Amino acid sequence: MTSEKRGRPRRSSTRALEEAAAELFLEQGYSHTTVDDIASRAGVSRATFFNYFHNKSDVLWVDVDRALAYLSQSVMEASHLGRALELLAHDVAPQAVPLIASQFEAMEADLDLRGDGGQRVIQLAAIVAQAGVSPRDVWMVTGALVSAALEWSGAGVSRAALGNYLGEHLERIRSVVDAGSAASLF
Amino acid sequence: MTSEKRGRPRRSSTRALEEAAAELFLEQGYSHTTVDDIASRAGVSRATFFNYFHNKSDVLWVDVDRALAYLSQSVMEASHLGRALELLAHDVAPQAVPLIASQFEAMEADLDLRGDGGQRVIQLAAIVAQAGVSPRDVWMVTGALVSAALEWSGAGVSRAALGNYLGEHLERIRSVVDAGSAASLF
DNA sequence: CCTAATATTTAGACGCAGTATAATAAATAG
DNA sequence: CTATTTATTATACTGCGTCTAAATATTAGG
Repeated sequence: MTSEKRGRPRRSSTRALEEAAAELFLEQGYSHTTVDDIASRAGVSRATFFNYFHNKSDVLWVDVDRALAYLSQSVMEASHLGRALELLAHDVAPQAVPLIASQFEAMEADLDLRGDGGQRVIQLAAIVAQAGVSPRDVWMVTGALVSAALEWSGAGVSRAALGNYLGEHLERIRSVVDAGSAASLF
Repeated sequence: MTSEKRGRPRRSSTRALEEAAAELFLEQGYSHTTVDDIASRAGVSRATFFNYFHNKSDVLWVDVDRALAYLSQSVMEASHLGRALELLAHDVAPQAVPLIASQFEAMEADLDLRGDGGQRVIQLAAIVAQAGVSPRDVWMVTGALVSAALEWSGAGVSRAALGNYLGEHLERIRSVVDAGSAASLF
């Protein structure tokens, strides 16, 4: 993934594959599109697709996964979830609302994608726990974050910055989390 | 599934398959156990396995899925989430802590099972929404319920009734949910 | 230029999950 | 004994994800 002017140059990119996949999903639906279809449309082989993504569905969650990776890293360094969220909202989020959020019913893939979304929620909960939020508060905080993200991504083009939604939803639970969690959050 | 003394009798049961699967998962790990293995150990064919379960992983979530189905049904009828939860704790929960909760790391399947767990969380959120909890509170309530369930299932043999954990965790967010949600919950 | 090192693509084969279909087996009803 | 009902099973198929080995395209350095 780190090409520093050495070796055979890449013939594609996650972006190109994302776009090819999105086209096909909208044309044919998620479940009727094979990895082969995506690779073909992007002009590479099936094997190459798996050089860029771990599996078929990951192509829909690029932005979410980038955000989660950023957050995880940021929490490790800053050891403060609240601060990490601010950085996330500032650095990563503005760019793109995940494909999965904007188009969705158009892809007729509710069932297939339910598991993938849930996987990310679990991952988020793990990060929250890692950040030092008290075990009893982990899922409440996670819930608040998911709420914020959904409201943000569902708000359409006139949406405010992610940071506003995060702040607002965390503020709502401020009074009910314990001291340790509050210290991690605010 | 409803045999009323007509037709060929069943050669197996979800229970038998559950137990066969659990043995194998503990012996070999989840990912190294095939559906064929499970069916063989239970004394039926692979095809029969799929008469009892939709997929391989469902075998680990029988109790959770039963609870979710019960809750969904109960919410449809009672139209009151708080009441439905009481009924759940009374009627369904005492029986069994899900296999997945008790054994877990022993099955070396964290990654494979993460998605399955998340899927159930999403399903729970859908039920909460269905019950009339305000959109902005859905994920906070869901978080509280997941918290309660995890604390309950993680408490070991000396655990109290599920109802206690549910009550306690819902009580914590009582003051921050809006009036509509409170009406559904308490 | 030539060779080595590096990085990426690709073909091909594989195991397994999950679906579908049709044949077979085991019970009951009349 | 026959018809009906329900479950099991064999079989074949699609497609995902993994793996390996070979081919390709670039840079670095003598």
